[in-house]
Amino acid sequence: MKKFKRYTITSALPYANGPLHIGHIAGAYLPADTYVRFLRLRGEDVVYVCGSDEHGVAITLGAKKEGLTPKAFVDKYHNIMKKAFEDFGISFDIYSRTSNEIHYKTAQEFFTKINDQNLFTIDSSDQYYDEEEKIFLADRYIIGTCPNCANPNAYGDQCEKCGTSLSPKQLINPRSTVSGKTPVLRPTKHWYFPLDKFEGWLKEWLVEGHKDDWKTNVYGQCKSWIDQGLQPRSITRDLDWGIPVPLPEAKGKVLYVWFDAPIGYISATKELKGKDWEKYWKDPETRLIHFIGKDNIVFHCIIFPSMLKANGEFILPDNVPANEFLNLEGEKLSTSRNHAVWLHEYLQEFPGRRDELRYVLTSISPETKDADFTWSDYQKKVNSELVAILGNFVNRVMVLTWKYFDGKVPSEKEIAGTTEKRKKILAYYNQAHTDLDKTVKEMINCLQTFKFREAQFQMMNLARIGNKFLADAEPWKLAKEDMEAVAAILNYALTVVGNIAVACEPFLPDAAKSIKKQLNASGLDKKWNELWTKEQLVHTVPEGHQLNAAELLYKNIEDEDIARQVSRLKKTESKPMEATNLKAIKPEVVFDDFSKLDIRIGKVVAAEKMEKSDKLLKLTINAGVDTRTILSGIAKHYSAEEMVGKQVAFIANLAPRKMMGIESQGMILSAEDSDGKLRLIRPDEIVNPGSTVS
RNA sequence: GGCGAGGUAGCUCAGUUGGUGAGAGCGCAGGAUUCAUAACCCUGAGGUCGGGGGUUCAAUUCCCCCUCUCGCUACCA
Repeated sequence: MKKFKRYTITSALPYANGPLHIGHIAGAYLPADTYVRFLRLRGEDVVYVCGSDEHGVAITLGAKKEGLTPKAFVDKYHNIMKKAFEDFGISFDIYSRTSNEIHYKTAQEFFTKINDQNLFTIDSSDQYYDEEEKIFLADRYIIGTCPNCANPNAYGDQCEKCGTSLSPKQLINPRSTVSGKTPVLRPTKHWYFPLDKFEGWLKEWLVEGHKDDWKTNVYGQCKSWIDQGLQPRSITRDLDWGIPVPLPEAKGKVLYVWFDAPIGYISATKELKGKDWEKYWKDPETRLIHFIGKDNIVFHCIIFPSMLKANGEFILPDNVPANEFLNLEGEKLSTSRNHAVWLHEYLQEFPGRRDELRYVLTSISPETKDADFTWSDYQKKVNSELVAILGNFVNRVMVLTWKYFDGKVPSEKEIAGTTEKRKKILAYYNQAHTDLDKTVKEMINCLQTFKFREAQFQMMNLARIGNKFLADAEPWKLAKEDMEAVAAILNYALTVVGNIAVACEPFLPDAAKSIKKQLNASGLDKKWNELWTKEQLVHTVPEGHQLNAAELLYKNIEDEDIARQVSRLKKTESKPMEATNLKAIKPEVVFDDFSKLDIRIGKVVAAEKMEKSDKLLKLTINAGVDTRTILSGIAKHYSAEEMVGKQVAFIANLAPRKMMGIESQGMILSAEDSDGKLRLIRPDEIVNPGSTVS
């Protein structure tokens, strides 16, 4: 493995529009934090940067819903997230934000550097602008009369009646579907990043260069993307919230959020390190690693590296150990349904139990496939592993030492195998020592290769081996006959405890602190970190050293605690959605607008799944006046069989539209739940087919 | 539909460049023990390695087909 001089570690910038839940933590933050703590213990030069991602349309919309300015909105969520990370003990060297001035400057410089090389392409055109909503309108948000067939409801890109491809400017009497007003043409242009030009380079650098050292899930998805061919990506937006494009001719334009966000890693490093920042991003002997969730793979493995390459001054990520997703009680985490364990709520509900959550999330870390968090699993892992194995081992060693030696570290002297019993003890000792060294090596090896689940398991094995050593050596029996042997046993057991204090720090920082306190370790732990560099057990506590009182590392999680969390999940899920999650009411219409729609009831007489489509059902509807074919995107929610015989509401005079080669003559009405679930709108009782709805 | 990743003991997951009886932790059963938070330690039961076909002396591991889960992507009027 290549030896690096220093490390730049990033965790995905969380988007500042909501609080953090355990899925975020398990995906991008806990693994990174564990890794960073490990690197620090090894004495590596490392920066660990992160911050809030605060730009984009979703922020402006979210702000509008909450009646805040975008700035006030991101301030609110930035502070919530920052505090949650701090309280949970994610050890960023800096948690910054993309609304900072330094970030504006950095992102603009980054843009300029690429622009100076004439790498961007510019696509300039007149676009319709909605003066009421003050936004440029995408083609689909404009309707008007088709110049070809006079259909009054043609879309900006296509007339559905005659099938002609259109551009918005060809429409007669264009209207904005957002406000209903007549939009005006305004010239606008956008800058595009030519991702396609980096295809050859990506094949070399990623497809060839990282075939073996990147995780299969990451590599597979990247290769698939590159093989499908890459397109130029627009990197500017007409928006008033974001980083202004630093060109005089780009007034009123901002950088597209995905362009500015990853540069936030760089800005944060600048903010942290001042003039010293460059070596963390420009020296090839620096190892750059991005920790992310799988939704961010393409972005961090293809787009951002291409940007860095285009800029020309920067190093590239050496690895991107993306995690899969975390589920909760067998179902996907859902913010809108409130099916989630929120980090800030966990910290309130389980005060002082940060290690417990870290431990459980690492032990089920979705490293190779989606994983499931359940509260009962949480309880089991805490009680039967943290309490019973680790906590108990430390406790029994402490208690024994106090009982037999008044809390003073007993003699370091090794015993001679003068009796049968002593010979046995020596054998146990040798066995334990061999096992422990092997385990430490294995743990370190796993940490280096991002196998945190396995690494933590090996860390726990240190306590398992310690427990076995005590059970085999039985010092409590020897206390009556051979105190010298008891001393040797406990001295070694304390050494193991000390090493566990060092070894568990990346995983369980609070336990590390507590054990060190019990060992009264301040001032004598200078060489302890040799565990990490020499990859073997080190002697931690000198003879005669006075220990502090024993304290329990962990307490059992009671059934009631778990029951409360489970019922809480159920309760919050059934409660109606908060208004902030609902879509805003559309602009007012007059009755005439409504009466233009011909909504009717029809009976599904036949239904089949459209081939080659995941979402479409082809329905044959008896509409009374006629029988027609309607395609509907409900296949994920209704099977073809269960649709047959059902009465449904549909729009009878909607312009026909071709999909997948078949013309759909109408639109089935259904209600969409916040989580995207569709339910049909149907009459309360059976009515005659063709009945109108008003 | 295309692409990517997964489907291994009750649960959470390892593993196999194809080959002696397929592993761990937890859970469960039995035993031993008392220093310890009814904890620890030992032993054991449990799997036709998603289904079918093929290649091979030999496949859970390679190839093909099917199926289920997750993600990206097209179709949602």
